[in-house]
Amino acid sequence: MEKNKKKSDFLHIGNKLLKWYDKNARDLPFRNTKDPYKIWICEIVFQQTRIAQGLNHYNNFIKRFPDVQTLASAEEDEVLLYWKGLGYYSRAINIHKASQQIINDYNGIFPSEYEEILKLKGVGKYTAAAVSSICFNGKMPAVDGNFYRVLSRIFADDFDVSNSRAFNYFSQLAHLIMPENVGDFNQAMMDLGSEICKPRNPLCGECPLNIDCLAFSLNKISEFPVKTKKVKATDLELKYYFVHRNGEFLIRQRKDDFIWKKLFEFPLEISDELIPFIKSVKNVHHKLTHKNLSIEIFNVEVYSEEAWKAFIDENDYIITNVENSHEKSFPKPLENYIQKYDVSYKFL
DNA sequence: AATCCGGGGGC
DNA sequence: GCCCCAGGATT
Repeated sequence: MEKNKKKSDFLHIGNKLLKWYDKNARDLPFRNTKDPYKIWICEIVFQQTRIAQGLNHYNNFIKRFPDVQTLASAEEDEVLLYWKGLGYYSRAINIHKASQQIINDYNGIFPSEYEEILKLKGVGKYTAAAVSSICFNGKMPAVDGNFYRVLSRIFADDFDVSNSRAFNYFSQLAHLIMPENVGDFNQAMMDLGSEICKPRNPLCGECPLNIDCLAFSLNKISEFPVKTKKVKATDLELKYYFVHRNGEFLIRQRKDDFIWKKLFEFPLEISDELIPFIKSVKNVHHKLTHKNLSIEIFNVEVYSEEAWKAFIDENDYIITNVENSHEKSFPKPLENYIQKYDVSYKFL
């Protein structure tokens, strides 16, 4: 960025954006509150997640955990259950830990200073800026993917957004156009980025900033933002054993060091004694952003009480059934499998 | 500074 | 198929 850029030359862009936002703000459930708890939850839910995708999760989460005290006193497994299907499950684990931080370190009162909000588990510079600006009149730009896209286009700036310095770089650009009302400014940038200045096929004709947008005037919108590093998916093969008897089946909880942190899953192996009880195999292919999953699910219907109990005793598995399984958070492919596989029906 | 972590939707 | 999304933690 040229160091001769002066705020006085660009501030009108931010003010224009605020005017647009006054009339065009999206009507979202977290827009009519300044409760830092709700804003915080919404910021975590919508990290790397589209509004349409996470809206039900957000509403259900707030309904069950309406305040920080309720969340802090809940079991971690139930928090994970409300995160089921959202992905990035460390968010759920961290959100729960952070709620207890607020109880223990801040006397149950949500911290109002940016530096304090930043200390909460799972809260980074973006989220701290968003919460402090929306709820406490903080003055930090909430630089996210929308900021990268909108600012790189306005300034026709080819700074690589996959560069680890992009956050600081675009924060400086943001300061050039940022007006006094930072809370509304941050939300306006999100709405503009989502509704107008979209990644593909942006609606430049309707954009309140098109006159000020250098990329638009150069007819080079599609060249911004610049992103060099692409994420490529790696293959992952899993074998699960759906071990069941009399309508019950076996599960266990995953660790927190890989995908599907602390979610529940079927056994990954069985003892030799259970091999004769394998009835069928189902192949599941599941695409994630970072993984190409191919899963074999072995349907193991155990008739022997002895073999069943011996296997459980050896491995410390949890016994559940189709109805109770709804109380546990499963990875999406296993969730789908359980819903299709009506154990209770098969054993009537 | 680089890598990892989900799932869904647009095109 | 490829890309992106109200990012953050870990190494």
